[in-house]
Amino acid sequence: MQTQSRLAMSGGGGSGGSSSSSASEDEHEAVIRELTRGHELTAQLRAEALRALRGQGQAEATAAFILQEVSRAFTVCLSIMSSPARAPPPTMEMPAPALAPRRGRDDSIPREQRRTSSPHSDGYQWRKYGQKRITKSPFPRCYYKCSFHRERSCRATKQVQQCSDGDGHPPQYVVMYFNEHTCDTAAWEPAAAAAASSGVPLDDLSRSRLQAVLGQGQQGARALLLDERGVQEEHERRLLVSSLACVLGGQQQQSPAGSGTTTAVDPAVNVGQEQEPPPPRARTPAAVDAAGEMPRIIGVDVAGLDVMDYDVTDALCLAHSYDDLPDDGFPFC
DNA sequence: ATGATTTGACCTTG
DNA sequence: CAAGGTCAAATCAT
Repeated sequence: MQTQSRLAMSGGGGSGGSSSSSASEDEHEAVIRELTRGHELTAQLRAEALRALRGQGQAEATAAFILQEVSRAFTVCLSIMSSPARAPPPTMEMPAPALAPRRGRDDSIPREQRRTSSPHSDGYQWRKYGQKRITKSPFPRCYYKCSFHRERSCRATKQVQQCSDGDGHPPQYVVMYFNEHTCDTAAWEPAAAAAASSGVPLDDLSRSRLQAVLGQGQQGARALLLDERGVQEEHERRLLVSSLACVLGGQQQQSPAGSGTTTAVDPAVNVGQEQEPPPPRARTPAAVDAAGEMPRIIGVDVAGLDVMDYDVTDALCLAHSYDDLPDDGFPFC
C-alpha cells in the first residue's frame, strides 16, 4: 500500500481518478517484473558461478553466500510487493483456476508463486513429468520435478502455465513452486564431502539422514539430532555431527551483520591440524579435518565428546545466541 | 545407449 | 463425477 502510493506519487501528480490508478498498477507491475527479472538473473548467475567455482573452497563459499543474500533480498521485495496490502486491484490476467491448485495434501500450498516471461531459468534443474489441459484456460499446465528427485530425494516441484500471449512482448507465465529444494549442490557437496572425510560411508541410509539434516534447516537439524541421540553406530553419529556442522556453517554466514560482529567462531577451525589460515567464511569442507577426525562445531571441539550424551543445542547456544538465527534457517534453497 | 519429454491412463480430491 | 495431479510406456534427442 505504502509502496503503491509512493509509486503513484512519484509517477507524478497523484490526483486521483482512474488514470492515476491504472498508472500505479502499471508501475506496480513494472516493479514486480523488474524484481522478478533480477531474481531470475541472480539465480542464473548463482548457478553459473557455483559451476565455475566448484571445488574452490573460499571463493565458492563466498560467491554462494553473497548470491544467496542477493537472491533473498529479491525474494523479500517480491513478497512485499505481492502482498495483498500492496497489490493493485486484481486485474491481472491469471489462468483461471491456476491460483487455487487442488492438490489436497500438506504440500498443497505453493511456497512461492511468480509471474515471469522466462519460467525455466530459475537456477534449478527440473524434469518435466506431465502436462495437462486446464479447463477454461487456453494454455496447458506443465508439471516439473526437481532433477534430483530420485538421487537426493528432493521433493521440490513446480507448475508452469502460460497466462497471456504477450501481444508482441514475450508471453507471461505463472510459475508455482511446491516444497523446498533439499538438493542444493552448494549445500550437498560440502556436506557429502564432510561426511565422507569423517569416515561415513554414504550408503542410502546415510544419504537420507544427511539429506534430512540439510533439508530441514537448523530447527529441523536440532530436532533431528535430539531424536537421534540414541543412535548406536559410530558412523551414524559422525554423519550427524558433520551434517550439523554443514548446516551451521551456512547459518553462520547467513547472519553476517545481524549481531554487528564477526567474532563468531570460525567453523573452519580444524582439530590440531596444520594451519593454513582457514578461509574466514569457508564452509563445511573445513568443518571436518582432513585426517577424518571429528569436526568442530562452531569452535566446539566435539572430537572428544560422546555425541550420544552431548546436547548439540547447548553447543549452538555456546557459540551463538540461538535467537539471532532465523527460524526458517536453511539458506541455500 | 541413455536420459529427457510427451501423452494417455490412472489416481485422488472436492 | 469432473478436474487436476501423477505415473509410466512410448517417443525423441543427444
